[in-house]
Amino acid sequence: MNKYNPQEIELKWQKFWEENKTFAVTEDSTKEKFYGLIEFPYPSGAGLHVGHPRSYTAMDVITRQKRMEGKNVLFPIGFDSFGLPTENFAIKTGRPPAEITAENITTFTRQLKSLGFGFDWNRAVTTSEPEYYKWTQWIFLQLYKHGLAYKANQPINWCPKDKIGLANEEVVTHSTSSGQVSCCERCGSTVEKRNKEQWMLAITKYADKLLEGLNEVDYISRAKVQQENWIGKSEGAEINFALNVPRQDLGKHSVTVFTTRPDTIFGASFLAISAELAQKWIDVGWQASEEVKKYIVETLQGRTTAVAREDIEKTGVDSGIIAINPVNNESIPVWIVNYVLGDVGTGAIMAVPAHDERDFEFAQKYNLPTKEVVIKQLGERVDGSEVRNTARGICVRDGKLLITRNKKMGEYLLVGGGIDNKESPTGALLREIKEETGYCNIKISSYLGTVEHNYFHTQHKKNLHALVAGFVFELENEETVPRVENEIQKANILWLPVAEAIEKFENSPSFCREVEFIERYLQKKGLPFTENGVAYNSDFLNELPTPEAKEKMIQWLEEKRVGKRKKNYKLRDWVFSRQRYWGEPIPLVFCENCKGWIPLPEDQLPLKLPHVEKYLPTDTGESPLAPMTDWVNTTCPQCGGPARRETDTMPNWAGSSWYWLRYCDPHNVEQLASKEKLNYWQPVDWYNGGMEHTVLHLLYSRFWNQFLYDIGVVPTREPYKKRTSHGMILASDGQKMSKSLGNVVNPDEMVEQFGADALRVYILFMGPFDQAVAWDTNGLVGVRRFLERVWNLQEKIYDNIPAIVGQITDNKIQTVLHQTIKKITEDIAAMRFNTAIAKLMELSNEMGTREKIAREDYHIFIKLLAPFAPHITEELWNLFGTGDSVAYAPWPQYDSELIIEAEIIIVVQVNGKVRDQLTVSPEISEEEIKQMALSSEKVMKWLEGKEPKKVIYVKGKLVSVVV
RNA sequence: GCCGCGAUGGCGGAAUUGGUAGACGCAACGGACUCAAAAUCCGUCGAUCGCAAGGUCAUGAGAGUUCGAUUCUCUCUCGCGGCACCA
Repeated sequence: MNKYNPQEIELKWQKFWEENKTFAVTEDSTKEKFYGLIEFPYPSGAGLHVGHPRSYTAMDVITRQKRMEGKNVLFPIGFDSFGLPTENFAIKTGRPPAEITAENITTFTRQLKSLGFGFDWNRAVTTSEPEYYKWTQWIFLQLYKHGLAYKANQPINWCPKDKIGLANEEVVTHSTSSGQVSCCERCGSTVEKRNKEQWMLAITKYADKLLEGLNEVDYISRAKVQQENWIGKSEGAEINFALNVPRQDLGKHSVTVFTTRPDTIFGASFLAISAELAQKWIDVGWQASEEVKKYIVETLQGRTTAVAREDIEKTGVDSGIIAINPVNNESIPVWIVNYVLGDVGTGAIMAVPAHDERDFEFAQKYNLPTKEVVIKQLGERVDGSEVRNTARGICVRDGKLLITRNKKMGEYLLVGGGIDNKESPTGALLREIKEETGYCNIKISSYLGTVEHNYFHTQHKKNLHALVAGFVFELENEETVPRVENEIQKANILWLPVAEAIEKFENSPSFCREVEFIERYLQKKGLPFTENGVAYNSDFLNELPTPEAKEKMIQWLEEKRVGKRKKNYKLRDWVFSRQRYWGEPIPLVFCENCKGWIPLPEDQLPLKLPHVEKYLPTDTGESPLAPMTDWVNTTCPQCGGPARRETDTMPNWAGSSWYWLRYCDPHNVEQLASKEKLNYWQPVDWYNGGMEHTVLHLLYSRFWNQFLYDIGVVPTREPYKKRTSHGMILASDGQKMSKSLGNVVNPDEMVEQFGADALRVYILFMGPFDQAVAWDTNGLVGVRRFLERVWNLQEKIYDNIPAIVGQITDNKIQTVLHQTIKKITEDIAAMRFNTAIAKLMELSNEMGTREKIAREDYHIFIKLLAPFAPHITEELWNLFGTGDSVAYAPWPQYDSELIIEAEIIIVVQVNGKVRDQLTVSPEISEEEIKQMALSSEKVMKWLEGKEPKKVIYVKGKLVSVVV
């Protein structure tokens, strides 16, 4: 036997795979397809990062296993090669980006091949090659022709260092001592706001479709949630408020607000409008006071600094204008405030302090009225345990609280009682007040929230909670009705000063909630109440639950023509142009004669990037292409007259927004990919990538795919059936790997020292796949030892043919072997690679304790290990298997009979503590095992002669004896 | 602030319809082999009490439910990720 020599073996098999085109695939309608996708790398000058192989190895394992299961597997690779780092390097060195990219791709290709991934290299694509970006440009033209690409002059995020416009998605906020600052995602410079003509893609038109599409895909929930948050759909209404403008005519006499809570309109105590909107009013002739004007100017100035706008203290000024609430004709003031933004909704809101955090904060500060119009609905079960609902009221008059003196229970804070089925809390309270006190003209004035209380229920061995709702109510007058005799007997009523009342209840644990309610009343806690509840003090909405109240309100508004249903999104259109060189040229020309942007005819694609002398963007923000007059000046494809090319290029996101489609048919010169091939391979069955791409890349590429679906180019609406994400690999110090920290692990060195197989297995073994893990080279040492032990097992192989050798099958090995087949198969499907490998180690340890190992058992072991460590297993398969490549060896099936162990250990517990273990056959009956347990010496000792109250048997696991 | 996730030995981590906590790996320690070292192989390895048999404690903290809780419920602490005045 030779020594395990990964360097030799790995090169040998990598060469074999390449020469035999082992992983090249063609469409085959007789076989079920499987399309596994990883995010193609950006070929940076730094070479492959150890983070890359985590995703690639995982998908390599999955696709290799699918291949062994007989699927026709597409596992492609390519390079996302347009982008800023290369361009910046070009600026620094004066070398053409294309040349730098080619070099980097050579390095990446060598590195990727050295790790033994089963990529179909024939299908490799490079986004910066004209054959590829021809189709990126083609897609852009389709978007343009369908009205989804347009040029707009609007404020954009401008990075003064990179000299490019950034999409919102590329701006990150950093906390500094002076507050939060918006920064460029890649260079960290503080972002400025600038106005610039930019190409925009109307992704907002797809907002609903992108949201709906999430229902039909299997993405990790975090990705779904993040996409939903980013799209940020909110449904509500636009409502018009008539304005009574003092002195001047505004040109119009109303303002439209957007709200998601039209049901709270009866609680609107003022309108709050943005400074932007106020400025517009001034522009059309509103003569605001000097104070107001000053406030508007200051607020607008504050906006232009890129400092993020949260955490800023809320300020505002009364405009002097009065608005009329359409539902009750109430006059409310219009305030100009800094917390309403011009670019959100309509730039104006109706402020309902009782039910909105921000409005509440503002109203407190400026002493504006707060009117509650929604209260909490009780009556739902909490966490499956039983809930008792009660309501308590505190009644106030002249600073005194009404107390009930209950002869049996001591003193009560006025009233309370259980809420019957179908009764509302307020209804129950009003009924009880009347019964207990006789006061009959009472009004609930505010809600204090609920207290969950289980103090005196704990003696029952159940999760019994009482939800106690607190209310404040007022007597409208002193009128009473006679109380029933029973109540008079039971309780007296008296009025106490607040402090005295608190004192009464403070020391009684059962009544601490009463104190809490009084305190809430005094501090007005419980407000704002922003959840769903039940409407009250709301005229025709009263007693309706929030969703129904919203609905009814919207209908009312539409009927009266003072408002309408409206959806609102956070998602903004996609800023699609960059003033840069190293990107796809936008295939449009501007023609003075035709008065507009004219698309290049499709037969003139690709529009190639010209060679330029300097790659540096200009200070005016124009692209390095702008000075290339030879290239810029062209003729109009429509009229033949002089025209100018667009000099902006596309952002990095463009090329990666459709690359998985090109893999299906990468050499097609007629189409982006043929219909037949797309029909065969689409959609991607499983896409794994970084968490950092779950918002942007996923959203953009889904948008393009949906668009291409709508125009009949691709066969499925959603591009990816399943999306998973891997955790980051951190440096051994637990920090992010970075050149500047000098803690970067180089994959080349690891391959050289330990071998690609060891690196692959270690990367998957180091921790749960979806979590961040710190690098530990010692762990790699351990994995290398494991592979060596596997290698050395070959010495024990024998042919287990009973007739010839007379050996007896090793039952224990059989059991472990088949358990392992089951576990590995399940673990790969669930990406639990770490436990899969642990199980393989257990199996190899078990085999290591044997004198001999049957050849067929060793075969199974090699096949199970093959997706993880392809080189060593190819070698062993070649030496001891049936020849051929193990890559296509059939995946082993487990025998469910063999999984059952010959004898099992049953644990015996006495009062929950393990006291004995019994080794028995798995077929043992419940009676037998209970008998055995009770007659065990150890158990008898702990029983101390007492009769067991209960004996529980959990099949195959334990016997629990309760004394 | 809101939403989501997490906390288990010296370390990475196992263990889910609630059923022997610590699989597997690393590190550490002891032994074999060796002139020696490395490599390899064998063994020990949560804490604590005990000569031992064995006991007790232990999965971020505190409570609850249960015969039994790392697992379920509630409260709290810390950490990570996302969003952030979106009306």
